[in-house]
Amino acid sequence: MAKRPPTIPDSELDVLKVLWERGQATVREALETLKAAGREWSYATVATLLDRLETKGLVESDRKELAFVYRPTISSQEVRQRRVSSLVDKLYEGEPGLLVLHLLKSHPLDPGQASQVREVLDQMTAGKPAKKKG
Amino acid sequence: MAKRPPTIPDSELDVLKVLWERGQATVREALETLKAAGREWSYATVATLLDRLETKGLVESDRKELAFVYRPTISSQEVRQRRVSSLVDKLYEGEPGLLVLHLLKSHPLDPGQASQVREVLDQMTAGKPAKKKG
DNA sequence: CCAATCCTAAGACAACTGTCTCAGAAGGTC
DNA sequence: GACCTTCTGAGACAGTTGTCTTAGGATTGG
Repeated sequence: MAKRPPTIPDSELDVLKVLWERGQATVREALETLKAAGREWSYATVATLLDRLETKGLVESDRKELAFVYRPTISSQEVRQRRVSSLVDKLYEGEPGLLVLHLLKSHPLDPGQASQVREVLDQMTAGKPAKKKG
Repeated sequence: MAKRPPTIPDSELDVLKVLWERGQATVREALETLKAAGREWSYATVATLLDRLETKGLVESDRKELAFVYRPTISSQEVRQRRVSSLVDKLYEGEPGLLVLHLLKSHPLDPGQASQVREVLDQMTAGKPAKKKG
């Protein structure tokens, strides 16, 4: 069976985020959490969204007492990875470096983050015999 | 007049990219360019896409000889900006720094890009007394 | 002028998204 | 046992996206 990266629309992503935060949740719990976050949906809407996520294999559920408890089967890292790759492919010629540059130019980091970035850069080029050539 | 950032679906983005590359294009020219890039659409499909983009105000057209010539009214920078902001808001808690870190960790830059990034970082912290213990 | 082209206009149509209504099963209450 | 309450299941329904067909106007080449 081929790998089919199912698309995750915004509304589904919102409920998925709730599952990541809480680890798992019933429809009602997700509903409440979302409401607290400003997303006021009807019970049925949240249920539909969870259902669609399950159909796509991104969450799984099992009955606990009377209600189903949903749990993500995909990590936020995985989703981030996909979104970023897709963005880079579509708008940055497949060059993550361009995105990094763009980000730094348009959204200045605070000093703390800046030094974190430097650290990562140093580690990255440290062991590297930066010898590129065919 | 309210700000209405129209959404730009993938297929529309593909033709918009052609307009950015060429500056402007007729349906047929876009069709050919897309075909060369592996996107084999029918003439009508490309025309529909351009039409939708125009309805959204993202491209404008005027008749040249017998066919319409389309020209983007939105820059790739603008679109990148929007996409990135949306990604950061949705998956990086509104913190561009997190995305930068993620990118660097998961997609190592080559030395050339790494030094470019350092430069930008230096400029960024130049005017600021970024005193983080040395 | 007539046919071959190429173009626009109009719209079809299925899949996907965003949201919700409603009927009815399951369990709790007195 | 009759009534609530809360769930699930089934699906409705409009708007967006992805792609295409078809009809008919304008242009060109004899």
